[in-house]
Amino acid sequence: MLEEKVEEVSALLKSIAHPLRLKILCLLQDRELTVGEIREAVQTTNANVSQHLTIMRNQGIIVARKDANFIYNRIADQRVDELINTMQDLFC
Amino acid sequence: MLEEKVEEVSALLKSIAHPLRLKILCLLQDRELTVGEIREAVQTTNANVSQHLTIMRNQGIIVARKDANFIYNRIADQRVDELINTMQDLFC
DNA sequence: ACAGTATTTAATTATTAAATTAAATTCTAA
DNA sequence: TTAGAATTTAATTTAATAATTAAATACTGT
Repeated sequence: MLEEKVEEVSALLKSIAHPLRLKILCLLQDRELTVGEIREAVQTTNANVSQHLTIMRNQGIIVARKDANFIYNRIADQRVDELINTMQDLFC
Repeated sequence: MLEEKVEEVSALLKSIAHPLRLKILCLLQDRELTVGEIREAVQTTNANVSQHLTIMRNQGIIVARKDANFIYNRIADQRVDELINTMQDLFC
C-alpha cells in the first residue's frame, strides 16, 4: 500500500474504530436515521451522537440531509458499507 | 452487530488504525519480518516499532517467534489478513 | 412573534495514545 | 566471560480523544 493510501486508509479506520461510531454505522447500513433516533438506539446524549457524527461527516463517511428540524444521516461512501459488511462476515 | 462484537471489532480496528501499524501489517502480509527489518522498511526507531508491535500482539493480531537474537513477526489472525486485503481492494 | 423541539457548538475535564530518549534484557560469537 | 547486536522496557513529554454540561442555533406550528 502506498504511503499516501496508508495515511488515507488509517484515517478512515480511525474514524470507524470507536464503539459508538461503529454501532452508528451498523444502524445506518440499511436506512437513514435522525440524530434523535440514533441517540435513542445507542443510549447516550444528543451532543455525544452529534459529535461522533461530525467526525464521520468530516471523514466523508456520512452525509446529512435536513428536513424541518430533523437531520437525516446516511452512509455516504459505498465502500465503507462494504467494509462493514466484510467485518460482520469475518468477525460475527 | 451485537454489543459484545461491537466492542471487540472496534478494539481490533483501533489497533489497525494507525499509519505505522497499518504499514507494518501490509509488510507482513506475505512474509514474516524481524523488528530490525520492519524498522528499516518504515524508517523509525526500534523502540517505536517494538511498541507498535506490542500493541498488535496484545490484540492477538501478530505473533512472534524468537530465533537467536532476532524476533520474527507475522500476522496471527487470518481474518485480519483478509480484512487488509479487502481494504486494499476497496481503497487502493 | 413565541414556545417548543432538534441539533450543534463551545468549554471544560479526564483519559488515552504517541514519540522520544535512555536504560535494561537477551542472546551470540569470539 | 565479555563485547556487541537485537529487542524490550521504562520514564517522560506532548498531543489527541472522549464525555459531559451548558449555551446557542435553526426550524416548526400556533
